Amino acid sequence: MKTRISQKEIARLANVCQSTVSAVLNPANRGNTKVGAETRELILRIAAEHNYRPNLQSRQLRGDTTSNLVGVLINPQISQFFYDLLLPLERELHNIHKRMLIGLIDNDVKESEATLGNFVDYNLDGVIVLHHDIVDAERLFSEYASVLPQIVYLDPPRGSQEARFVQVDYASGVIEAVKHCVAGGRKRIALCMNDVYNPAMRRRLEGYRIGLLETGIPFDENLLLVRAPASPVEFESLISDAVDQLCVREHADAIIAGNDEWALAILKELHRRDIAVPGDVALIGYGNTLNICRSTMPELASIDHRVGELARKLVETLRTPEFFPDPVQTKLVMRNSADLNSTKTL
Amino acid sequence: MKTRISQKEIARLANVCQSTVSAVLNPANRGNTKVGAETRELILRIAAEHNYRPNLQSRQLRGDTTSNLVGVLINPQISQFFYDLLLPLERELHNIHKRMLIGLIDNDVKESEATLGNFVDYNLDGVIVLHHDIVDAERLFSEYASVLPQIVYLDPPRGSQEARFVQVDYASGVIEAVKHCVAGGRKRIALCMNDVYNPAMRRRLEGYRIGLLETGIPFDENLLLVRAPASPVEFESLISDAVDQLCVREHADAIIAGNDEWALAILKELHRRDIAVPGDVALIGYGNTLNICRSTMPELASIDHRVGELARKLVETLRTPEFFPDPVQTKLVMRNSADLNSTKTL
DNA sequence: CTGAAAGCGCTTACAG
DNA sequence: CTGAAAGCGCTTACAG
Repeated sequence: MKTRISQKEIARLANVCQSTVSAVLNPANRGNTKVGAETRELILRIAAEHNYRPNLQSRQLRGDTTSNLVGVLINPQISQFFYDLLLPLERELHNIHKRMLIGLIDNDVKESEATLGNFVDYNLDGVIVLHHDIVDAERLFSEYASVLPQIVYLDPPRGSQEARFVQVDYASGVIEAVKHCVAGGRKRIALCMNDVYNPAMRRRLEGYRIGLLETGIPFDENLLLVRAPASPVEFESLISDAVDQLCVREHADAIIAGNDEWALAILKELHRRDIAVPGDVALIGYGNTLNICRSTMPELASIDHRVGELARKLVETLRTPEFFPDPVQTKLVMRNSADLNSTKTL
Repeated sequence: MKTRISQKEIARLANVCQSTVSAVLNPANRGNTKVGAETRELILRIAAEHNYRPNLQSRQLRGDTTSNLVGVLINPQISQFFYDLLLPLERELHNIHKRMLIGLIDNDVKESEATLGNFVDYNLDGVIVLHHDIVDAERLFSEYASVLPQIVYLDPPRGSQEARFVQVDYASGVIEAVKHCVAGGRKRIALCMNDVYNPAMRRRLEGYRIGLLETGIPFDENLLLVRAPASPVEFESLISDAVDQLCVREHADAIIAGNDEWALAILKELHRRDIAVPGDVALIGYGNTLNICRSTMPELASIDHRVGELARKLVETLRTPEFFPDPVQTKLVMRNSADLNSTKTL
């Protein structure tokens, strides 16, 4: 890298003083100061020749400009959902001429603290927190709140009343899914997922119950399977057990899975046992991971997080102090695995 | 955001002069300057209380520190390959305590120029160019080379002799794939892809020819299908035509696809026609997009780009001026779609 | 119409 | 042991 030219250097070349150069290069700021036409032309020519750009660090130091940087905090073991959100977020920020700076936070408090400190250094315009379910989150964020700029969370953080956030309605898509199955004549609709400890999962369960309630189907606890596998091997047997319980013993005719990976594993297990999808069992995933959903045979219906709208609302909330967005509704995306019109006859 | 405390303010509170504060807070820089124990303790206490952090913009302005920012240029219509590369890249940069700043460049020259100018402003430590097949690339990069820091390209850029880059060996995985098929008894091995205009695609074709040559199988132009679909509809009929030509007329017993999306479409078409995979035709994709390859039945063998090693070499090349890395070898990842041991008997 | 000066926050000579 | 001063690059009063 060669060195960049400064106003001082331009001034030397043009035989004027540095503040004159500044006045010429920032006509807007100094409408009152008139500079002679020849001087102005000369300065502009030299600046253009040397590809002059004002030094951003200097302008930030003066407080004349912000960094135009927005920090985005994610977990290094990022799930597909967050991953799918990053590109829409980058686009939204690009639209308002801001750049995204990714920071990693996790249960390593020292590392997370370093990331937050670093964010302070960069003089960010704002921070978007995608992932805040970490050790000591409350303390960390309240401690750094005073030196960080505006923070917007994805989903409400624990223990902060006045935090600003965009909420995802994890239930709405499940309600839709249940109704879709019932409308297609299914009556034994199962829900199968990882855990109910985090709010996103608990809301899926609530959506399931609401869907059943609104369609007049009684809740049957035997059709609800919640289990957290500790290892890949355990996952395999869990899925096999799940199909045993739900399909063989309980005669489920539809399964909603907590995520697309589970739905995929279930689909494979059903295939292994010659249980037809959607003929015998309709199957609906969660997350609408396109590469998964479009790769299976039949293609996998799934509940979409609407990352585009989510990204838009996150950025809008960051920009507009008085903007309090409605939750982003998750939505069922139909595909063959839940197509109940072309079902085999009873 | 509350305001951050400065050395000046600490000095006021401690009733000392600002340069004393600087000396205490940077003991390494000023081993010669001794400061009284009480004064030092007082200053340190005040700094800690107020969460003091040195102002990065100021230190950059002085030239005492770099930005610790590395710019990464991508295309907004990013392909899966680049997308898969971003997270490993973020991790590699995180390891050396640098952050990634994403910039978008494309055929809109004005926009691309704005991005490059912006990169200059941020006083980056380096730039990694993942995507440089754009209008006016040569002019743009040569123009900004003088004001940008060290640049490392993914694959050699056109028209620059001394550019530093990490090259992906797109051929090696295809050679491996051909040999694998031949070792499994296949003799009619087809290659099916988008175009041969860009080097990455051309190298696939070269790998195909080398693989055939080394296994003593004659090249048959009827088994090579190169066609660029203009629309999704055209893509559908293209895939159908491809299966007609390769499998029905030319009796291909193995197909290598230019990317996983094509492999997936071919797999579905084969399934529709009751052509068994891998029994009748072995199928190998390109890209090893896990969500695709693991979602199909049978699972899809594919050629992996080795993004982990690629990210490592890109960052190492950026850090080490005398480091000229070997190309990153693409590698076949075996899965059932190309499992030739359990083939149905002839 | 143009220049001299102050100040953003910091580090590094140098003076006392 | 501590302070005063210069300077990184810039903008904004203000003086001539």
